[in-house]
Amino acid sequence: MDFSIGELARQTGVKVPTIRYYEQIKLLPLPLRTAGQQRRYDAGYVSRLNFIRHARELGFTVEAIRELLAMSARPEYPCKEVDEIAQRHIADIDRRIEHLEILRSELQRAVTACRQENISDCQVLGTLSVPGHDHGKFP
Amino acid sequence: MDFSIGELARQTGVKVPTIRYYEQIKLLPLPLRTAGQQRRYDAGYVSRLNFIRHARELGFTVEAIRELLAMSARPEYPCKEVDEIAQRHIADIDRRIEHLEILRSELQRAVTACRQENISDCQVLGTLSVPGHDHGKFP
DNA sequence: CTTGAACCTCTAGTCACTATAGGGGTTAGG
DNA sequence: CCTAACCCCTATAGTGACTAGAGGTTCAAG
Repeated sequence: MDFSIGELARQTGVKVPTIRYYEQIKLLPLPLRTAGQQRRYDAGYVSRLNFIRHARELGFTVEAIRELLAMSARPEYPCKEVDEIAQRHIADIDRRIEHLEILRSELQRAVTACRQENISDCQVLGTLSVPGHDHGKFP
Repeated sequence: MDFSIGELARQTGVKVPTIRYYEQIKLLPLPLRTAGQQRRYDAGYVSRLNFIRHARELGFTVEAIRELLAMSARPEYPCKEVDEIAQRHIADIDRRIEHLEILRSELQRAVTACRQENISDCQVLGTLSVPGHDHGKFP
C-alpha cells in the first residue's frame, strides 16, 4: 500500500528532488519512514502532489497553492475566496498572454523585414531597440 | 554630456541595481568614473541598455542577448543568424501563449462551475487536481 | 548473501534580479 | 566655506523554484 519517493515521482511526474523540496518548504506533510529512514507515501500524497503539480503548471505560485491547500483543509471556508484567487490568476494570465502577443508581433515584424545580407542592414536588431523611441547605434 | 547611473536608470526604465548587475555580468561595458569613483555614462549606454531592456521584455535570456550584442559588434555577420535566433524565440513565445490559453480556459471552466456555498462542493479545487486522472481528496 | 539501483542528507549552484548595511560623493542654498 | 539632502559606492545576502553534486546507506531481486 505504501511506496517509495521514486514511485511517487513516477505516479505524479514530479521529480524526486522536487518532492523533497516540497517537503522541506512544507507543501507536503512529513511522510512515514522505514526503519532505514526512507520515505514511504500513500495514495493521499498522489492526490495532493497532483494538485500541486497542476496548480504550478497553471502558474500559481507556491504561496498561492499554500493558500488553496489551507482552504481545502477547512470545508466551511466559502467557495467565494477560492473563486477569487482563481479570478486573480485569470486576470494575470490574460495580461501575460497579451504581453506575449505584442512581443510576438514585434519579433515577427522584425524577422520578416530582415531580408538583407549583412547585419548592418538587418531590422531585427533595430527593432529590439525600443521602436519609436530610439534607433541609435550602440557602441 | 555624461550622466550618473540614476539618470541612466531614469532614461531607460532599468533600475540602478540592475544596471550595476548588468555591468557585473558584462552585458554593459565598464563606464568611465569620476574622481570619486562614481559611474558616468553617455548616450551610447542609453541605446545599448534600451536594447537589452526590450530584448529582456521579449523574453530573451541574458545569454541570448549576449549573442545578439556580439553579432551586432561584427557587421560582417550574416543576418541569417540573427533571424534564426529571433525565429527560435517566436516559436518559444508561441508555445508559451498556447500553454497559457489552455490554462486560462481550464481555470475559467473551474471558476464558472464554482457556484456552491462551501468549498467541499467547489469545483475549482477539483479542477486543479489533474482533470480526468484524479479527483480524489487529498488529506 | 551479494549486488546494484534507488535511497539518504547536506551543500552549493542556477537565473535574473532585489534588498540591505554601512559607508562616501555631489550639489544647491545660506 | 559649510551643511543638508540626496545621490552614489561596495559587498553581501536573499528571492523563487528548483537542480546538481558529493558521499554515504538501504532495500529488493537473484
